[in-house]
Amino acid sequence: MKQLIQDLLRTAVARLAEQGALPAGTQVDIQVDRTRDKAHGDFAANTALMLAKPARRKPREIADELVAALPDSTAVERVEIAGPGFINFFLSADAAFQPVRDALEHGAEYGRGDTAAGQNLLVEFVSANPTGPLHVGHGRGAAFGGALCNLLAAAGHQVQREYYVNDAGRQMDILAASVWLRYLDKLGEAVRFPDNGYRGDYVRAIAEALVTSEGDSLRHPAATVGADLPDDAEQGGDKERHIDALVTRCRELLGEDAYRRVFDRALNTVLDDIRDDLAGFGVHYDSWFSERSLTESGAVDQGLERLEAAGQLYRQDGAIWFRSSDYGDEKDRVVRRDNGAITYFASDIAYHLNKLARGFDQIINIWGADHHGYVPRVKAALSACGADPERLDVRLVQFAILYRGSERMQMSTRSGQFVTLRELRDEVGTDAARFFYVMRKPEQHLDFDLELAKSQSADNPVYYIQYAHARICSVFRQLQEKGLHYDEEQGRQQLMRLDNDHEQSLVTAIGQYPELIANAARAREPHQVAHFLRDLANALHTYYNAHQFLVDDEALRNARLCLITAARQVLRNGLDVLGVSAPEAM
RNA sequence: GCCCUGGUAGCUCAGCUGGAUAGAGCAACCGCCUCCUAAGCGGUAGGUCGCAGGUUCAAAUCCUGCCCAGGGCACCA
Repeated sequence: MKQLIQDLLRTAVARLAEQGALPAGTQVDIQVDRTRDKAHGDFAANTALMLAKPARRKPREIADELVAALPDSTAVERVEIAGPGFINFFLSADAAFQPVRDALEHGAEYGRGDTAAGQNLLVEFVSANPTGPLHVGHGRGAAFGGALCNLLAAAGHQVQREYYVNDAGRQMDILAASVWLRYLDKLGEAVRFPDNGYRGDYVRAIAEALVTSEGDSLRHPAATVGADLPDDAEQGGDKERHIDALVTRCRELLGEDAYRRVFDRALNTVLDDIRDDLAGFGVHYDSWFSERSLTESGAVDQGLERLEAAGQLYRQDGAIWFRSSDYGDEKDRVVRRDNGAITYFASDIAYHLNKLARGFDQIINIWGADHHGYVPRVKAALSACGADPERLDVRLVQFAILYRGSERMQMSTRSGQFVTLRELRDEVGTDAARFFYVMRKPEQHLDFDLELAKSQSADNPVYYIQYAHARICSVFRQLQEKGLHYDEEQGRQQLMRLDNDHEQSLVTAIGQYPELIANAARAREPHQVAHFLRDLANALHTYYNAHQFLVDDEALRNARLCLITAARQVLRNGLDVLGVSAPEAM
């Protein structure tokens, strides 16, 4: 509809230009907006105001001429000029009800953007190190990423959801060592557990499984394990040096084969748990991309070779550096350490080159806000390799701070003191959790109050929206109980009977949904959907309280049932984008 | 010090590709169930849009500076 009005205006502007009322070659961006106030019609355009300057004429004069030059359209009932020169469009009744017919006709597809114009997108999100269960901090990334993917898909894009598995690197080694130490502990070896080890109960559980499958074949005396290690932090030493030495000791004693078994046992157990957890949270991936595969396939080396070929690598202090400062980064970055190990950054260069090579129009990364300093160097690497850094869009998500009432809850993966995503799901439920996570824009800190999220009260916006859906379903149950019939065809013919304010605003809200999806997807802001649904639910509840739907007048009844059916469809579609269920009864 | 993100009603937040009287929820106060689920609805009250300049017919929105708050500035991942 907005499109139609823009076309009308464009024609009018062209006609005026032809008549010489506007300077030749006048260019104007035709902006048409929905009005906030019904007194201003359904849509408003500021075109005359924008033209006033280049035409050097009064805006209201131009508005008069524009209106006169507008082509006739059955969709527009009348046009008014208001204020400083706004042109207000009032839709004809028939056109105004079009959204209801569209929603009924397209069902789950209502609001879907043009697939032909859609892009091929890769969205990578969560990608937490598989060193432990997901905690509530990851939950926000999962909820946001999941909703964004659904939103982009709803807008007509093709979306691939990917999880980057950090299955190589030092943190995983520390996990493997932690598991092995717990394993020794279970066999009765009095080993000292490092300050920097992973302490969660899940580590003990993996160790337990290791005892079952490996028996005592991986056992070494505690004295051998702990011999001549640098002091740990608790002993007045450096915890990083201590743990690195411990990892090395672990590899030496076990040998590569056995070490790999421990490592993979830890990795697979944790990763299976993460997969299961995310699936339970309604987040599903198309691909799980292994970091290790990048090293093994030689992709990391190839990436470095590309930088080398571009003349952007240099050696200094025994390390290899990438001249990222040439591409806007604050300083140059190490890609290979003096001990020969490649850095995480080097893997990431290879990973992003790989993503682009897969042919996506754009790749989207969802990262925690603490990684923002990382963005310039990755883009720098892409630029240096001749790729367009604009093809990478990094969305930063602030952390969620968990509260129980007014008490702030602390968490840290290493210490094992954290609220897991699974605990959150068990406590507040997936629906409330997902909604709470996405109702704030991602760059806002999120205060997540557990008490509020699980309260089944009016304070809880999730139930408010779900209740609107359930209420509509309930009306149809009542309809059956009363032995009445819903004739949708008749209802569609009688939509003009829906003439009160509550019905008008509900129709308007339904009509806004497709635009909302397009806008929210363009801005990559799922929270817009959450806010829209709140408003839509409000329009429905207000209507529900003001009017009886199951009236004796059959034509009116069917028209009203058509309207609430359309509303229900939009509620469902929107909730679906957010990953929240639409219950039929509450 | 440099970079990023916030600063809008008592609280939590929308609105920010400039547009017509700045919105919602919660909290407060006053009302509404012989009627399709009151997990609901209506009303009242509540704001120098952090501060100061600038651009514009028009600024919460764009630009500059400053003040607060959080985060980031590794041969860690």
